[in-house]
Formats: sequence, C-alpha cells, structure tokens
Amino acid sequence: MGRSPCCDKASVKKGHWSPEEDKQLKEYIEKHGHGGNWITLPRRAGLNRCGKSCRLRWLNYLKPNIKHGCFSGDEEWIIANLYASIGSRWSVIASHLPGRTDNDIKNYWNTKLKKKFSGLIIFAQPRRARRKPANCTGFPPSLVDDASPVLLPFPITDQHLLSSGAPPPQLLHPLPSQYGDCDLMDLVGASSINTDDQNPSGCTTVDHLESYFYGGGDAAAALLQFDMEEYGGLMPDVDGCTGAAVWSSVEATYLQ
DNA sequence: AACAATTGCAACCGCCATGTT
DNA sequence: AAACATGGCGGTTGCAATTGT
Repeated sequence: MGRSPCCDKASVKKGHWSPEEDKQLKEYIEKHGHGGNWITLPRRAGLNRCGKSCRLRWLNYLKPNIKHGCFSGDEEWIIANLYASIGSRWSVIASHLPGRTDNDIKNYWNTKLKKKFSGLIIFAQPRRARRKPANCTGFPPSLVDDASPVLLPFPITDQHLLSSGAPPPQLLHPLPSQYGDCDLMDLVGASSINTDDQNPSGCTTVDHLESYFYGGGDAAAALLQFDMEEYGGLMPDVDGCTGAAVWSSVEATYLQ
C-alpha cells in the first residue's frame, strides 16, 4: 500500500512565493504559530500551498533572525571544517552558524566552497552519516554512525602550529591542478587570519604557515595532515578510536 | 544588441525517522 | 505490533540573473 500524499499535488500552487503569500504565511504564524502541524497549516492560513512548502518557506526565508547575504571568512572556515568532520549533515552544520539555514549553507557549499576547499578536505570527509553503512570499514564507527561535530581551531594560531606536534609535511598527494599557482591564503580560505591581534608574536600566520608547510611538501596535503593531527588532539579515545586511529584509517582507505 | 553559457539559489522531491493511533 | 501521518533532511532541479562571446 502506497503512502498517501500530504496534499493534492495537482491543485496546490508550486514555484516561487509571491510577496502576498509571504505576508499571509508570516502573519498567520506570528499570530497563531504553526501549531505543530504543517500539513493543515496552509488550509488554516488560507494558502493554496503544500504544508511542506510552507514549512520550508518559513524556515528558510520568513523566520525572524535569518541571516542573508555573504558568508564571512570565519563562517566559511567553520563550514569547511565541519564538512570535513561530518560530511553533508547540513542541519548540524547550520546549528553552529546562528541565523544561517541548512539550505543556504548547502547552496553556498555546492556553488562556492566545494571548489575552494576541495584540495583540503576531500580525504577527511566521511561517507554520508545519516545511516550507518552495512559494511563500512573505512572509518571508525564513531565517525560514521554518530559523529559529533568537532570544530578545528579558528583562526589557526602560532600556538596551534608550534604545539601540534605534526611531523614535517610529506607529499601525500599531487597538488590538485587548480591549486597549481594559488597562494596559501587562498588555500586556507580565510581572509581574517592575518591580523596582528590574532598573532601576538607579530608574525603573520600566513608567514608561519608558509614556513611550516612549504618545506618541500605541498600545502594542501600538509594542511590536511595538520587537520587530522589537530583532530586527534581534540577528540581522543571516542569509542576507543584515537585521532591517530582516525588518521590511520583515512590513510589505509584513501592514501594507497 | 543578441544569443549562449554559466551561476546562484529558491523550491521541490523522495526517503527515512519518529510519533500516534 | 502494525499501519499510518507527519516532520525533517539531503539531493536535485528549474529558472532568473549574470556574464561571456
């Protein structure tokens, strides 16, 4: 037996919302709330729309305190790190960025950040974690089944570099061609890390990054390795999986 | 100026999880 | 316990706007 549709698809309006519809939905919800039932809301509010469509419109656009517009460097960095840690769990990522919606973040990732950060995080990204894959052996269970978001430090500071204990970078992969001649600032994707107040030593972080990572290695691979070292330091012994084990697992799976 | 290609993003679709009857 | 209803989520699509030729 099939599942009954939530509304009559043929008769409800689809496509972009008009200002009048927005006004109607906004006023209704502000006055009555959504009442815990989105399916019946359009009828109650006098809208010829599917309940799901109303919910989406409210959550992604009409709800108060939603931030539209450009993402900051900090936000980009957080998104990239979380994506590297937990994959495309946009709602979890959105919960770390007040005012941003999962849809916005997903769109921003797909259109901008994916290209920008692709050389950095491709290997650290677990498979989609919504369900546990039947026979996943590439990642520790804690990362695949019920990963907790782990924020890498932002901005990267001298202290992080000096205390990371990471070995000198090795050339783990060829540098993706799109990074052939870009500079390190592009790679880290953060315009705000190069400021004096974040670098009490007086040295610029980018300078340190360069001297630290460019010792014959490639920046993308080195940053990935640095991330994983940090990851291990921040997330020890979760379900018996140390950061080193996570890194080993990534190595075994992807770095043959 | 006209057309084609690309980009950005709002909205839809369908699946899964959870709650209710 | 089973069937059904609904919410929530991620993937994808469609279209308007922008950019390139």
